[in-house]
Amino acid sequence: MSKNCNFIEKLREIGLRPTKQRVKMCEVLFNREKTFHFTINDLVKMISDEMNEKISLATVYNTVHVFQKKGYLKEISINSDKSYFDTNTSAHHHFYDEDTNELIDCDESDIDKINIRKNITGKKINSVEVLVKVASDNQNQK
Amino acid sequence: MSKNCNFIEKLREIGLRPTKQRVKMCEVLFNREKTFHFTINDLVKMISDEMNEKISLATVYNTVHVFQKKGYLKEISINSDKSYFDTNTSAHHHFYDEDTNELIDCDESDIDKINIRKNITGKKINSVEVLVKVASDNQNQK
DNA sequence: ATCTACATTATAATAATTCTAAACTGTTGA
DNA sequence: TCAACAGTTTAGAATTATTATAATGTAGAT
Repeated sequence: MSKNCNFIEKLREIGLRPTKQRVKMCEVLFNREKTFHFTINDLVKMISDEMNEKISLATVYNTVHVFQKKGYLKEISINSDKSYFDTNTSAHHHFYDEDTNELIDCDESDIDKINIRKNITGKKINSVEVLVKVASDNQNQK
Repeated sequence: MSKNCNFIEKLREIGLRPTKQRVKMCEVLFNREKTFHFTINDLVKMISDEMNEKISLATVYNTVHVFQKKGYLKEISINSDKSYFDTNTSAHHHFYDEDTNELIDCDESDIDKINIRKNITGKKINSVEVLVKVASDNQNQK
């Protein structure tokens, strides 16, 4: 899903009814310069802040999962009580700041291409994710 | 924590009171040939199956977290509603079978050492985890 | 044996997510 | 244009994982 509107057409193209709610969520998620990470909670807040509008929590969950299934959002694996999503669906890795719970993108040059030698019969690799967990240097509070 | 008993002494050595419950959990977790992965739920089941005993859920949570803090268990980052733990605390990576929700160890030779070039000021790297998600090859049901 | 700090427990509370069933709305085709 | 239907949204209930609470129990020191 790319910059600039007519999300109505785009939604139709990928076989989704362009409802008010979906169009609004497209605007919040995809109508920006930079990709970003969010939790469902973040997203609900963004919708109510930026659009001054309330979309039912269930709808936000549904729509995020639909967008994910269609490949316009990626879920990020970090162990946590909540799920993190990324509007950047290209293959890339992350730093996770354990002090602030902040997710930071790696770009390609940060980590070499991962070469997987193992291979499981009958299974294909869907994704390879590297998560680098960092925390404050001085305190040994971990 | 290693094979073979006297977990009472071992617990004492690391500054934990060797309570009935902790000793039992040590036996279930560490008294085996192979390391393994589990969720809290799995562990509760193992305790009741293998030891014919019930340990309060709260205690299982507490004790797992204590063992984790002391470095005898490692939490694994996979996105999920629940937390996964590993009795293998050495640095290693995982395959995750999305069909069966099964976690499979990689050994050292499966994935080259990850070289991180990015570095965040004031933060030190606590861990580097690679998660390779796989799923059934034939069906395109993802 | 007694004391005390740490542990355990059952249960309640919280938080994230999913389910449900009723109301609503794009879209299709008469 | 409009009825009809399938797909959507919604509020709220239900579920699931996890953490907090407060009372009771217990290991280890004196």
